[in-house]
Amino acid sequence: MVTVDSAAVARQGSIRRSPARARIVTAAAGLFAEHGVGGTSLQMIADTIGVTKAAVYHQFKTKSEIVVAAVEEELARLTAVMDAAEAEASAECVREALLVRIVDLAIERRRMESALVGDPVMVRYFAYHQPFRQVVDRLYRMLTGGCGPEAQMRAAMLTAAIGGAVMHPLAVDLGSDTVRAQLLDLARGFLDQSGDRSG
Amino acid sequence: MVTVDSAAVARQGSIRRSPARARIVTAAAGLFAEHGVGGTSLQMIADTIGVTKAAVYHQFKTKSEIVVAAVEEELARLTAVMDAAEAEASAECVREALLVRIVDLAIERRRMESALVGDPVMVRYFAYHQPFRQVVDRLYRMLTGGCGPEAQMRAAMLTAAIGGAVMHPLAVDLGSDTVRAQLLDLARGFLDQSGDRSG
DNA sequence: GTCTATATAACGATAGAC
DNA sequence: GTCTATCGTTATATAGAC
Repeated sequence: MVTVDSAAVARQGSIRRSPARARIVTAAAGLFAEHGVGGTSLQMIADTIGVTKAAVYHQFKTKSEIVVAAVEEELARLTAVMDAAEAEASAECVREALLVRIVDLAIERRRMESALVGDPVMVRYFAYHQPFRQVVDRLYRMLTGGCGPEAQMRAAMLTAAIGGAVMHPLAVDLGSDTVRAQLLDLARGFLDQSGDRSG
Repeated sequence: MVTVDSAAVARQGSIRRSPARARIVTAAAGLFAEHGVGGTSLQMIADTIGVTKAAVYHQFKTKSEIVVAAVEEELARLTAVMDAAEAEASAECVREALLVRIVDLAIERRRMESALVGDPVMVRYFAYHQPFRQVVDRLYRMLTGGCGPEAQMRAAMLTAAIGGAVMHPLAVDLGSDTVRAQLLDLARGFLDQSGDRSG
């Protein structure tokens, strides 16, 4: 049974940073993406970076803490992307810059992205984790410029589409350049749709 | 370590069906969606349906075989939906009927859909499993009417968007009726986009 | 089809030396 | 920061009775 307990979050309040911890989190994120959270053992993480389990446990008291750290890193990546995009002049430029950066992020980690974020354990954690929801809220406002269910769903679909498409069976045979170009093109079109349809 | 070995697929060539097997697969699919494939044990499956592990092993020689059976069921569901939609008269009606049914499927199993299909183990399995790719290929042709990378990516994004949005942090607080309505509306708009943008 | 019982291995986690 | 060694638990999987 795999659950991310909230105690693991609290315990990590002040984010300690060290090369050893970073190595662990990086290795863990890759393994989570390949085998899922539940399918990744501390032994696998330890083997990947060439240490023993005990060395890992010296940095993280529980496996849950490693999951939380991986999520935190994902969060930081998204926040950085938004900060960078926000430097643009107009609202439209902000949106365009953000879109490009998000697509690039997804492409860059093509064999990881959807896998890490798509894991049931992660999905459930993300959905009810306040800090993550704040980041997602900011993201959707920057992307859609609006608010309310329609804008929320538009942003939800767009981010799910970008993250999911890069690992999609229909895309595995396509080169990264093709995927990026199509992703950007179709995403722009999706955002440009006037919201005044009535179905 | 959790992998779906191809031997498990071959071994199951002729799909045996029985109430006992169906009960196991149903319980397993729910648990996979909640805890991931790697986070689900045979003990959990056995407990859910109120039998012992040995009873489960009598029906499936390995855990991998249960995963394959769950995938096969997912495949059958998708195929049924496409068969039903294909009964429509015009190509446009086929697409619309298919869209409605796919959205309904996602809504109906809202707490499961993205979770089951999003699991890293599943994603990797789907991406390289031939029978699944054939189903996905048929799906994308029915949805987009076209072919080539642009149509492929459009279908990939759309199916990822629908499956991913229902469990998205931005959607968890929205009622199923709202989600369904927005999903349908935005999906229609996405498919209606003329493909002749140049970015 | 389901059970009890068991084999063998891996799991998360801890103690204490260096 | 990393090690060896170990504890208790759980995992997958099998044998054989009913």
